[in-house]
Amino acid sequence: MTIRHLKIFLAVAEYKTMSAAAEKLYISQPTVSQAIRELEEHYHGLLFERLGKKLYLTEMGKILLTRSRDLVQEFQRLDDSMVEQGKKMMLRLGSTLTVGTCLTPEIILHLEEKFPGIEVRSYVSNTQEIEEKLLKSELDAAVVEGEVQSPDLVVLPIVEDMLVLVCGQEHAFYTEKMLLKEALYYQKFAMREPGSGTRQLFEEYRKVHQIPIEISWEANCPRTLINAVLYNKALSVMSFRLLKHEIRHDKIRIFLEQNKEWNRKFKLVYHRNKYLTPVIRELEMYLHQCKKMELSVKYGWIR
Amino acid sequence: MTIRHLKIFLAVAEYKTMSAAAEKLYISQPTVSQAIRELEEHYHGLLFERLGKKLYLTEMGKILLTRSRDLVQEFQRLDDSMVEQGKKMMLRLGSTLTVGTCLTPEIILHLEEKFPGIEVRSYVSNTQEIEEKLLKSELDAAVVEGEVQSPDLVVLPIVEDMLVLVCGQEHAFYTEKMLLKEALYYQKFAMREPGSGTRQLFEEYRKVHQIPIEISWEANCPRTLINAVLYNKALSVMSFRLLKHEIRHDKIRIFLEQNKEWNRKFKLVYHRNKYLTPVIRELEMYLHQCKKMELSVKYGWIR
DNA sequence: CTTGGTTACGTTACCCGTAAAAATT
DNA sequence: AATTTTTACGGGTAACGTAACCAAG
Repeated sequence: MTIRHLKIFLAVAEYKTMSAAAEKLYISQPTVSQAIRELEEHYHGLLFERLGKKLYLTEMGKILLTRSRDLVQEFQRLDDSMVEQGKKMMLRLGSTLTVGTCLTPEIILHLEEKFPGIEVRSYVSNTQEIEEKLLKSELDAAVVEGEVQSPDLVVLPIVEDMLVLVCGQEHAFYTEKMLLKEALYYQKFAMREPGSGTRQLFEEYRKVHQIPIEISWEANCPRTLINAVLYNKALSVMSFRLLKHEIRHDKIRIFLEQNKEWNRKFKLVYHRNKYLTPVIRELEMYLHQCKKMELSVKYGWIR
Repeated sequence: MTIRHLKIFLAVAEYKTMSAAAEKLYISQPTVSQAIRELEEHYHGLLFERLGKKLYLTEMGKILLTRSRDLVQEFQRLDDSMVEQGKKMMLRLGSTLTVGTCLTPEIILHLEEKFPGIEVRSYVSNTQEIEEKLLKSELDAAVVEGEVQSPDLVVLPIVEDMLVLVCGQEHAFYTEKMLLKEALYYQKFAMREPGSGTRQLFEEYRKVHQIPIEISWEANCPRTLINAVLYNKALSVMSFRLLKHEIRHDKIRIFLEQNKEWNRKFKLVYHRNKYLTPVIRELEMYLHQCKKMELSVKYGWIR
């Protein structure tokens, strides 16, 4: 027995004659007749009494009528809503903290504009957790700044990024145009926690150039670090992309590392077996378009 | 889209692989694969992500899972309960030969009138086979004239019946009003086969009263016996109920046994665990109504 | 004579299985 | 190499329409 039989039965019950039901259903009358007969044979009982040319529901028919109404309706609603659902695009997007702060918001805005009705879910965490979720297919794609380990993930280093040194108005560096590495010695820094991509890159730089500093702030929130710079005369090193959004009218000054040692890339990551939906392809296109980004504020250099 | 698709989908979601689902559903694996694909095409969206050989439910799949579970279950319950309902409108009725000949036809007519659309299946055989089929639940109920052995069967002796002696126009008894037992000595009888209830009762009577006779006809068909009486001057002993239908305008005469030694009862029989459907209850009611039956022809007595 | 249901029959489409290929572990 | 999904193809049957028939107003 199928939903089809019930639909036909309901139509017959509603329109009182098989001919009318057939017309409403856009099928032939004998087909309706046969469907009803199949139901009756399957249930071993008549659903309609045929007296003359009128049909009367039997007791069995009445029972079936009330119960199948809800069932068929519910089936139809499920079907409709799933078709609706299919039309909706969805993206479960992962990002690491820096990316999630400075890039993900505009990514989502762009996708929402490109695909009206899309549902984007954003998950921000460290690279390792992002990786795991990609492998478990709990995320469709992610944009990260750290290094990805799993060979089952496709990594596309698309977006250029760069760390900058940042200081506040009250800091001695504020008026400088050029700093030597030695100027950083024993300065107070506000830095991301160990394990973050930003911190790792900076630590590598310090190690290579043997630069002793003092980490007086540690936080995983960029805004916290910027506040430390603004109000506590700390220095910090972070992505210039973070500053575009965070500084607004705040009085800060930034310095670029002259040898591009602070350059890095944000990577688009997804499972190598991932079916690339239009949404994901659009995401990649958009990231290419974000590749370069000009610095809209004045800056100095570190040499 | 059909319930079938949802059932397959549910199995795959439950067993995590299409192969396992196919096995559980007793269908081939490609069939499962195809059904899932049809669903996905119909909804314009993936239900499972295929990463390697593992399947992961997509968001769409999760939605479909929760909603289709209830739906399919409800569908199944409706179907089952309707089939149940159908059984209640069906009666598999057994009867022994005498009953099947004279009583069952009117029983069926009555039930069909009372329950339009009912399906009555009639099975006529000897008491022993009827018993076996009742015990195997191949019959819902039966009406028999013989003795029932099994303690698992409920026996309700409802309908009064009586054997009568019957002779034809050319027989010497035809003009008699009263016969003595001795008159039966060495008469030619047409009788039912040994083992029939009628024959057993008559043999018991003969044994008690030491009546020697000659069995010159033996048949299991009442009409055959009556013909022997009509055309071959045989005597016979059978239920008076048989004669009501069989004699019509035939010239016969019947004699009742004065001491009611030929009285017996038809019994309604069913399994003691049988659920008494409306149909069976109506059957019992109807039999009560058949309890007594007046003899519409003239008759004599045996003393 | 019209309307509505059933029966009969042929066509189409779908369901499903087997076999083979592709992909992943 | 083994397991699982996908693809390809063919046979059987279920769905459906047409036509003819039947029954009731």
